[in-house]
Amino acid sequence: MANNTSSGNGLTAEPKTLVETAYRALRRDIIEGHLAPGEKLRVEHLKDDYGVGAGTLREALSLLISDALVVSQGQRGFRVAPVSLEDFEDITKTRVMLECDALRQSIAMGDDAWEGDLLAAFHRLTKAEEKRIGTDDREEWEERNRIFHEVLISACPSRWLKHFLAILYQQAERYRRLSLYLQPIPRDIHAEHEALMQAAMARDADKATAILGEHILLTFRSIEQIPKDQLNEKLAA
Amino acid sequence: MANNTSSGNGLTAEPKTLVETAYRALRRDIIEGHLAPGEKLRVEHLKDDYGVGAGTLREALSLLISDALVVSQGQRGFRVAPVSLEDFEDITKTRVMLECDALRQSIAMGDDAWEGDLLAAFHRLTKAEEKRIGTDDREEWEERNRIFHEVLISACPSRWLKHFLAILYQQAERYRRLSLYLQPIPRDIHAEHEALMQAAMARDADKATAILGEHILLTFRSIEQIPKDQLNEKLAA
DNA sequence: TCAACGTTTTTTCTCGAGATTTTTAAAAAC
DNA sequence: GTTTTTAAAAATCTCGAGAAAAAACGTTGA
Repeated sequence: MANNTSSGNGLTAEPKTLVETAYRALRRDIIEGHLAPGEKLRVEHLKDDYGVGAGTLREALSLLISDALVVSQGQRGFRVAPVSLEDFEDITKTRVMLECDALRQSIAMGDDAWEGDLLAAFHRLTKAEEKRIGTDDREEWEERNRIFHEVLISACPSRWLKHFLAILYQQAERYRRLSLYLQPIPRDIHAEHEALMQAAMARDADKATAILGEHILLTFRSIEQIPKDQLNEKLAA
Repeated sequence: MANNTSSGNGLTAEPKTLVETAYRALRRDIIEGHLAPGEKLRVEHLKDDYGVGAGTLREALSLLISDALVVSQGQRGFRVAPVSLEDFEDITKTRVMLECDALRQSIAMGDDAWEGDLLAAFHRLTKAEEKRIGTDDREEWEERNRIFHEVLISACPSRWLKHFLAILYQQAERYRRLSLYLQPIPRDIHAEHEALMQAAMARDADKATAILGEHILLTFRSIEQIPKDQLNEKLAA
């Protein structure tokens, strides 16, 4: 919302500056866990990895603070934002509340174009799901899943709600990477999405929000049941 | 939440770096309107005003993007975030929803220490209100009002809710500066705060949230009724 | 009068080097 | 053996100057 830097709209334009490029590369590496939670981000070291100057890298890191993916402290540099089960629970609950509210408004205000977008986003997501079977091409699925959720609430008029939800979605993505590999709770995500889409198209706000809330909560329940030691291992990876 | 840079806790520590100093000075100037909404923030010009290097100022501006007080665009520099009545309405409605929810949780979970903090915060606010009569020392009152609202929801366990509310409060402050000078709707803010505090102490969540919601909404109604031309003049000041 | 074009000016973006501070490690003292 | 002191190493923070892009301006041509 505040800048074109942060992910918000579905159409991500080309990066025009080195700051922007470094910002995206860093964001990706943090979300994917290549840069571990809590890890120190030494500018002098990282500037070589990302092929930019020190000042440029510092600026990219400052931008990542907006997304709460990086934390900084006085005279002690930057760190990857830490993760914890408590944090993910907070993210999940907050997201359920905000996203259900946004969906309710979106269903109330969405027009024909919105229905069309929703149908299209669901279709693209379905295709990606079919392709994904057997492969580990999470990239495309993850992108289309994001857009599906984005389109669902796109008719909600509150820019602030959507801004906060974009941040929470991104945060949740860090944790979600785990549950897809270690999936203790069997679930048919495609069926969940389909039911959600149909309830939204039918303008059944109560049903749609119920499904959405459960949908988001299930991912947390999934991670919650992973044994503590195994989880910490993964989180620190 | 993401860094000690953004205003979140009541205790604001001393700035340890020039970036931090510039960040605070800029934030203050934007909220107080010395830097007008939509105004272009030319680094080469501003670095002299704030007595820092170009890179340092750029970093401070990047930090302000977290607060949505500054927006940036590709190869076209920084701008003060624009303001509008629609934006303030969005801020208000979102804030009512989040802050009432947080208050409900806070009332449910607050212990004796919380009650004590609340009483103390209310007392300090009252003192500042008495002092403020006749003078235009908004600074102290504004600070204590912020802390009062912060303490109200401090027992809410959700860090994310509190993080978002801190941002929204700061955003609202930009607009609130207007309503206290041009106050078309007569209101006894002290009485509102007192009723709110008592309902919270009495653990009457329904009553407290009703008062809080009305309290926040009234500021918007107040600004809403200012004639359009007069408002735009003020907003652009 | 207006639009298109090329030049000048301004501004943004980027890097490398130097000053402070923190961290690390070893030596000294209790 | 533990703590304190001291010195070296590393990292952060900061600035000024140079390359690239955007904006401003005047000129030319219909």
